[in-house]
Amino acid sequence: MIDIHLLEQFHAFYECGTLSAAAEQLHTSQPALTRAMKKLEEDLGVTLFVRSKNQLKLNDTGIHAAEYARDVLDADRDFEAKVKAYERRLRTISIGFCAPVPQTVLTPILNTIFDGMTISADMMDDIEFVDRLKSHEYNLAVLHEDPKDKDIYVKKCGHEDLFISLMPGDPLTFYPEIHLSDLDGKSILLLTRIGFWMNFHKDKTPNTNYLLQIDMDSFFELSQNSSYPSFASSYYMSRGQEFKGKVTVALADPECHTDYFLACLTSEKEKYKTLFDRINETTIL
Amino acid sequence: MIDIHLLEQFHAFYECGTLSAAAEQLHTSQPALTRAMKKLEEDLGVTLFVRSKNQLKLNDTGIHAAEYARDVLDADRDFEAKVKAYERRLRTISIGFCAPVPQTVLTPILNTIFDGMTISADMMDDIEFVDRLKSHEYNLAVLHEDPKDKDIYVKKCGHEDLFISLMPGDPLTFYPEIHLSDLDGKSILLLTRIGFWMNFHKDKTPNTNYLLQIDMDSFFELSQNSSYPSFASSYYMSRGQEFKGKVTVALADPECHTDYFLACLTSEKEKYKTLFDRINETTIL
DNA sequence: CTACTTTACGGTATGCGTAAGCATT
DNA sequence: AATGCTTACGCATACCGTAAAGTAG
Repeated sequence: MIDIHLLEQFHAFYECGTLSAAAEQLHTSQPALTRAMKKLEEDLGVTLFVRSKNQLKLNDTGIHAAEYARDVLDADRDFEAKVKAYERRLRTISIGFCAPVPQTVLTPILNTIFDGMTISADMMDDIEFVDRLKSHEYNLAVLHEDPKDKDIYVKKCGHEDLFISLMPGDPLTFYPEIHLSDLDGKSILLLTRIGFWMNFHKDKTPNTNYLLQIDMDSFFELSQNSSYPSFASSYYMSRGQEFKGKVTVALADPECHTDYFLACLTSEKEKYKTLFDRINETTIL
Repeated sequence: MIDIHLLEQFHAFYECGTLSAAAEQLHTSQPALTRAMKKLEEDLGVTLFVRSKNQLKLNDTGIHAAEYARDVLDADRDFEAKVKAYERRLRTISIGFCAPVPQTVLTPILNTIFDGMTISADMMDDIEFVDRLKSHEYNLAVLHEDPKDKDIYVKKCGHEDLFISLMPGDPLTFYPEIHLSDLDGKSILLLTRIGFWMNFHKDKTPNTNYLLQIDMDSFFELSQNSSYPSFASSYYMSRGQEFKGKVTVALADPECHTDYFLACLTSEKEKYKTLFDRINETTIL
């Protein structure tokens, strides 16, 4: 079995052309490489070099050998990467969120339950979540609908209602509740990274100009101090984060009243038992 | 870079199940393996085993790692095999013969000219020889026809005539020469491994029962002491190896009078100059 | 009691760097 | 003179085998 360290040095020589250059690249000395190359030839029982007094060159076999050697080096690097990736995956819980509020609420809970593990969270519309659970891309997911799939275990974990904040005196504030379609055509403040919410906003209000805010602070700042309508959530409202000087009106569309469901593969239900035991219908509220 | 020797030991443990069994397989000691496995984990920065007081088991990552390790070991073995094969090929001259007499004559010449190299000789009908020269499967070939191919360099190196030995009194012995077709339907002694000769015997005498002899001695013995007709060659006849008590008749068919041509790739003509200089039209006669 | 792993210990040998030699450009 | 390969020498350390301890079945 040929020592991979020799192959590494051999390939470095192939790329550098001289032992001294290779020695510098490998942070070692020329004499060390001289000996290593001799040992490689010895181990293989094959001559790889043509030696003149002060020049070392690969012979025909040596050139081919150097190219073959790359495959072995690649295989070895691959091995290391794959083992580490596998191990990392065992130490990582990957979870998909369909909306920001579930992430806000569940992240601290996940961190306490799965102490020492990496929590990797994505946020996006949840249409693909069932597939991603089945392909093991996600270990957990928070959906806004029960997928009713026998391979997916689901537990309701909360609820969220959507409101709209408007300037006092806006005609819409005189209704006890309004529809998204009533907002069509206006300019409205909206956060990016809001998962599934994004999609039906676009469906119901195709002519609306959304003023997307990446940063939550900017969003609150603008919501408070501009005349643009902005969305508000029961979650933040119940925690006193209403926009002063604005009037908040309920949205009547059913999509604006959503339940949240925590899901995992039925086969992995036991693995996440502690988590499911911890949550209930009012965890996200 | 992970030491391949560690992977070898690791994979042995995976296959054997215990360190002691692996140690025996690898002709080493248990303590050496204990330390090696620790070092592998250390080098990778990954835990591969679950250790109880007197049992060592692979964990989930370890099982996968052992399977990945096989790829690296295979790659390393491949490397060694490929380098050796390449080197061997450089030290081997592969030559195809279309008939046994050229092989008999040329083999000692090849051995003196290419001293230290391995001579690998095949014998078969020469229809594929040009292709095999072009694909580098053969370095040299002896053909019974000039292929007239610009990529193939050819030099005539001899001639051979075919005769038939018959019992005295056989009606065919009254002709000065006969045709192969005259022999059809008889039982005739024939050597195996006669290259291209085999094919036209079968073409011209489809109803003949050939009594194939693998061994040259058996062939001479039977030719001498049985009443079966047998083939004879100008080469052996000119060296006094006629069959006593038999009458030898010339064969008139043009295929029974063949020239031999030594061939190589035109591009490698210089490489075999010494050989081509040595041979001439009467080398094989 | 047997089979297995692990730690401890002492010796070997493998491999490194420095220094020096020598050839080529 | 500068560059590059090789050999010689002394040293560090990495690895091995033996011995011994400890544990589970």
